Amino acid sequence: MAAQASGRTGETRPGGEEPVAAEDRHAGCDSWRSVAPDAARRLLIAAVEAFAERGFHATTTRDIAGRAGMSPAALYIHYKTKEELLHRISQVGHERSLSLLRDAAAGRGGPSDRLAAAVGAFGRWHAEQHTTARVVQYELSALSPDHYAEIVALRRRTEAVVRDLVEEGVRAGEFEVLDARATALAMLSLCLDVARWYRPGGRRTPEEIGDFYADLALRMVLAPRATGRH
Amino acid sequence: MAAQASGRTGETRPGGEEPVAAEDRHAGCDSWRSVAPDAARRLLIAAVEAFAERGFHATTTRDIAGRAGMSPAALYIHYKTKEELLHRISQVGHERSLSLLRDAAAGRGGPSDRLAAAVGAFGRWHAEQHTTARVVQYELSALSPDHYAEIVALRRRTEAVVRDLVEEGVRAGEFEVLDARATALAMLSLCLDVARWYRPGGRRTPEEIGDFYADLALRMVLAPRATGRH
DNA sequence: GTCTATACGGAGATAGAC
DNA sequence: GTCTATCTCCGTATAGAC
Repeated sequence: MAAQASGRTGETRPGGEEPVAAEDRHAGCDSWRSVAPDAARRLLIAAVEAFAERGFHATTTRDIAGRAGMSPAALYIHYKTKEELLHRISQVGHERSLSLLRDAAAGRGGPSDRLAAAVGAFGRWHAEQHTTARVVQYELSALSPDHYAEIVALRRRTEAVVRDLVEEGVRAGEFEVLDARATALAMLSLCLDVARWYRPGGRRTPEEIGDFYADLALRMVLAPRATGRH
Repeated sequence: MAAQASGRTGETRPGGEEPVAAEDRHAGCDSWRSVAPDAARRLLIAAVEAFAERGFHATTTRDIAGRAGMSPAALYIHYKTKEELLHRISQVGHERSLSLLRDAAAGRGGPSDRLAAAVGAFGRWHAEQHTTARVVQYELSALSPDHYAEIVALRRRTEAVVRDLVEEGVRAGEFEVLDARATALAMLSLCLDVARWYRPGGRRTPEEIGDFYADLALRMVLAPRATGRH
């Protein structure tokens, strides 16, 4: 299901001096298609990988440039600072995952169907794009105050999508929850955390993870069979 | 639900020369009672706060020493490196949360009761000790390979406790799950993630969060009322 | 055990040639 | 747009006095 076109174009650099391992090195490069010119995109992809592996503060600009096959100085032609790289990554990643979530939430069917679709898609994205997702979810605090505020706004919108779905299901009488906001947050927690533990080649595919989490989300909102607990 | 005794004892330290803000600055200092001498403990507590705020790599030894009211050099009397501080924090934190989880899981009652108690206690700890928990959960990658391996072993034991509980409930016919391991991991994800978003003074107390997550955990394992989804 | 002073290396960012 | 060379600052860790 994972549309994986492109692969690596332009990987015909003279010396084959890839210093970094990685089968999934270029998994999801499509996500960065919009970034131009090519050198800027290569730097961005290199930064995503480095930030995901070591974290923003432990990553050096030399490392990023090296992964992109450029000199340290080349980075500053395309980005004013290291933080600007993080900002771009965070921005694109948040927009992409929000858009995915919205599309699923706006699909066909009742609240259960759409909630399952939304959580499934969101969870799956965090597995498929675990490299990007790790940066997006766990390096926020390295953003400048302005950029941080901008990203937080996107996150609130993400939360609202799920919360609205849960509330809609409650109004429709399909769901029964103790606290819609907290339930929605819990569903997002589940999905986000995939970026922390997921490793390619693990025992489940991204699609299976999404499906499994969709099932868990429904269990969270459908009144349990057993009673006498409240 | 969520049997909770103790609360914080021993919050009566004499001198009050705290340079840093924070209402919750000393929330859970009890956890570090075992660390001696006093200067070493103050440094450790300062490190927990700094690492939680900025992350390990963004924290300077000068900052840690400053928060503890000491000169930069004083740190190296008590710890060989900055990483050793992280290791101690991670070790104590993992041991504490594992112990908590085990106690709850070994309590009275059937699988449902004990699962609810375990998830409740674990979730509550991540809220109450959110500062420590943030370091414990999100700074692992800064550990040395040896220390990392040691901590991973503790984490596996934590996962096993919850997984065993879920499997026990399935065998007893109380639970119905698609995948016990994945379900247990999801419960842990929920609890861990509390450390990421929790802020003191938010709309729910740590105890309420624990109770809410205990309820969600039960929903995850009790077969849903509605059918026709698989 | 704690301080002041400092060695040493490395990181972000720039200058100026090509 | 990219490179080589470099500036400048700052962070970890140590030396040696008290």
